[in-house]
Amino acid sequence: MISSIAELISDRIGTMPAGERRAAQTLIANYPLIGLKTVAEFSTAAGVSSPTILRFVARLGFQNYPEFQSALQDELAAQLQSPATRTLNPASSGGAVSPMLEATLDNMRETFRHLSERQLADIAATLAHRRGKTFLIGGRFTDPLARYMAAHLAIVQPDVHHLAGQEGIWRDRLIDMGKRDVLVIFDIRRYQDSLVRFAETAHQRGVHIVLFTDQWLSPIARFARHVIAGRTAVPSAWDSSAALFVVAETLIGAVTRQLETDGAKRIRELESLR
Amino acid sequence: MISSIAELISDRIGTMPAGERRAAQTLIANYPLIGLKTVAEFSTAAGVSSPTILRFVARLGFQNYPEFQSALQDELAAQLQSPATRTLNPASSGGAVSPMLEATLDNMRETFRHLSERQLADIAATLAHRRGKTFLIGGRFTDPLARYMAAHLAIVQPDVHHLAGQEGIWRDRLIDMGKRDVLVIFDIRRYQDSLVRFAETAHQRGVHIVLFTDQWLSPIARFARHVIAGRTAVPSAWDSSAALFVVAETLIGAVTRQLETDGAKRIRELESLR
DNA sequence: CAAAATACGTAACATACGATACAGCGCTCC
DNA sequence: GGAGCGCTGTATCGTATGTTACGTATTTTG
Repeated sequence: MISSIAELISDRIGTMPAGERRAAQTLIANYPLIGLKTVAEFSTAAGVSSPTILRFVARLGFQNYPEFQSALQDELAAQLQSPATRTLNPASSGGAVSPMLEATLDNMRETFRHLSERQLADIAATLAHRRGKTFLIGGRFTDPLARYMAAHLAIVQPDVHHLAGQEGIWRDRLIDMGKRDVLVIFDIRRYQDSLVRFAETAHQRGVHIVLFTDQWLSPIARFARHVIAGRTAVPSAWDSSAALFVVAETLIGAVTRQLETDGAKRIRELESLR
Repeated sequence: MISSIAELISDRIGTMPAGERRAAQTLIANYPLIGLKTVAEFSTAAGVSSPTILRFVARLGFQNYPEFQSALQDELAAQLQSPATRTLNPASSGGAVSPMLEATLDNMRETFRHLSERQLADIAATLAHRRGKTFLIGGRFTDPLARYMAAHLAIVQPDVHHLAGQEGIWRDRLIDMGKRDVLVIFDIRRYQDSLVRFAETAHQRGVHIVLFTDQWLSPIARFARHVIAGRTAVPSAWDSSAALFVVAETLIGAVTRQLETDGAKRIRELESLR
């Protein structure tokens, strides 16, 4: 049963030629407003010609463009009148996707439920402290999160370093770390010995450790000043780092806000350098 | 301060003559969809003539009818993009954290709403196809997502490569890519020219491109066989990649499931190697 | 009550929009 | 390698749409 036009499109998008598929993709991406504009606007937005748009709507089964627009409008009208239908897409329930999504959303809510405003503010303040350097490192699967965070933090403040490469390389960087510095570690199961040893040494040197881990807590929690425990369970063969990712983004935003005055200047400078 | 057109109308409805007032009332009653239809339809719905409708929109301060319609569409677009503002939850507001979380959760729901089960299955099948090689690459901030995905995919199947380092390095890898290969690209605003050029060349070589981008669609969408448009808007100085991250995790899970038999053997082998 | 001003609709107009014919191009399949 | 097919863009056409001018109706004001 096909109820919405969006479903109709995603149902047939596979059988469409390249140009019409572009049309379909842009419509889905800006659903449904692009479809309410003129053919010319739609076509330029999709990067194709007007006839391709018309062929696209014809393939969907509409006699002409106005009829297609009317259908979109009717759908919109129904949505606007009953907001409940928006939140739940009946077609997508039942499949293998929504359990994954639902679990992820639950993980995030749970993660943030155990995370107070104050904790986050403290960590953000720690990260925004410009006295010392900031180092970030992660495990096998979480190192990309460290990179992601480092890429953003490095823009709003100086002395942000992501520790990459072989173990020997970042172990040597310990010599640069001291009491005023912050080390952000991502470590979820299965916890990596190398990271634990690294954290221990850093801790002995007085480094301020911020740990992102799962709800079972990496052994590094012993040495950490701040611990963020994210939920990771999802119906998949893998654990999910999504909740930690969102916490990281939240902190990035908070740090940026705290460094607003200096950060803005820095961002402008960087822009001009590009 | 007048923000929405509806407010503008209710502000001036008192000073309007009878005919225009009827126009105003019917617009409010079916807000805003009647305003997106033609002048003729609007006029018959309101029981007045077309010129009255035009005088009505002129009184609201618009130069012409299309301009009025554009304003309505922009307003609608803003509403549809951030459902949070519509179903504003007063209990959860207050701190700086929950708006961020709420927006992120909304982004994910919206992203998946525009993503059909079938599309994801198609993409998963593409990624699980073991005939060719899989390459992953990302932009300035999204490259960690590419790494994350690569780290997982590389475990369940061979020939998975993350393209890192300087532009020249991965440009040279193009020589290894052909029709049976898949290139996964992450590119959100501001889109990187180097990636676009890279994608174009890969496309010319017949490489199957899977694009992760934002709702405004990277220009790479032109060359992509599959496009995933994630919502990125959050109350922060940065765009959020969290929705794309979750889609990536979902795909990782789906691919792993598809390769279950072979993948499981592979995973055991890898375990024994550690 | 009269006269003026405002409001409204009918009808003609011009523009811009959607539709279509056609040619070029790439792709696939002999 | 060649023939056929399908896809896509350019250019043209007809028309539906928004716009405007003008005459009539209605209200307002002295």
